[in-house]
Amino acid sequence: MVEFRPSQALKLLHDLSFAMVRDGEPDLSARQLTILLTIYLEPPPHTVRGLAAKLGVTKPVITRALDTMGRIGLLSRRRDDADRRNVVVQRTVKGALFVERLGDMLMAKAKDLPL
Amino acid sequence: MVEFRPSQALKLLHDLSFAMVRDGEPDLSARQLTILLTIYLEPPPHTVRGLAAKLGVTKPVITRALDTMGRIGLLSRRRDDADRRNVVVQRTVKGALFVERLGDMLMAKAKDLPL
DNA sequence: ATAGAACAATACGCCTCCGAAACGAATTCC
DNA sequence: GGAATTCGTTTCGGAGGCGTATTGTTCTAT
Repeated sequence: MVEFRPSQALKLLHDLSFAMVRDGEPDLSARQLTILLTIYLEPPPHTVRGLAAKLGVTKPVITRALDTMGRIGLLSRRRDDADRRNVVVQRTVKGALFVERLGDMLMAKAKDLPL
Repeated sequence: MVEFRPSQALKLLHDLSFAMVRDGEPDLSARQLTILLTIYLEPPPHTVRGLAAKLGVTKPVITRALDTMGRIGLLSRRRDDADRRNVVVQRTVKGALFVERLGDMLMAKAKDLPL
């Protein structure tokens, strides 16, 4: 349970996104970030179709986001051997580090918030 | 002062971005979101040059972001009468509501976090 | 075996975005 | 008043994203 005022919450969000921009982190869109966090926070397996259904977007949106984030190493893809129509999204070390850094930055910013 | 564990912070971030995607909010990039929050959280005036310097990006990045977010009504621009080379970014009702909704969503998600 | 369904990827035309460079307008400096 | 500076925008070629529709592959049902 976390106590928050809206202005504090917004400042936290601003500080985080600001730090991401200043530090030259990849300029992810809300969709891309959501996909990334879903993959790293929710239990696998994650498929293109499953992600599309969960986020309420079309499958090409997922495919393209996986293309882009895969290109910069934040995740990878593997064909599902049980059903070779499926593609399973896999976590990578780089992606895990990126998400972890995000969490640490959030923590650090939250600690600086005035009560 | 806010108590946080990294996993909680990440879940909060995920829940927020997830809600934005599901609700069909504009798919803002980290840069765009940072610009928007800077305009609405920090005291005016905000100029193209000032925002570019603060975020560490080039001026065309700011111009384009203002183009896009202005097109959907989240902000507007006005020529500075004192020095007509400058452009002053202005808040809009729609933008203020959008940012306010963001804060409310963050609050609501934070309340649901397990201790 | 073959028709149908399900899956991810691709093609299409259009729009946004990128960094670097050039631009026009406004101001400041001598 | 003329040159230099400052400001925001625009241009350029190239890259990525969009939604819709289609493709190729794989599985399922008959």
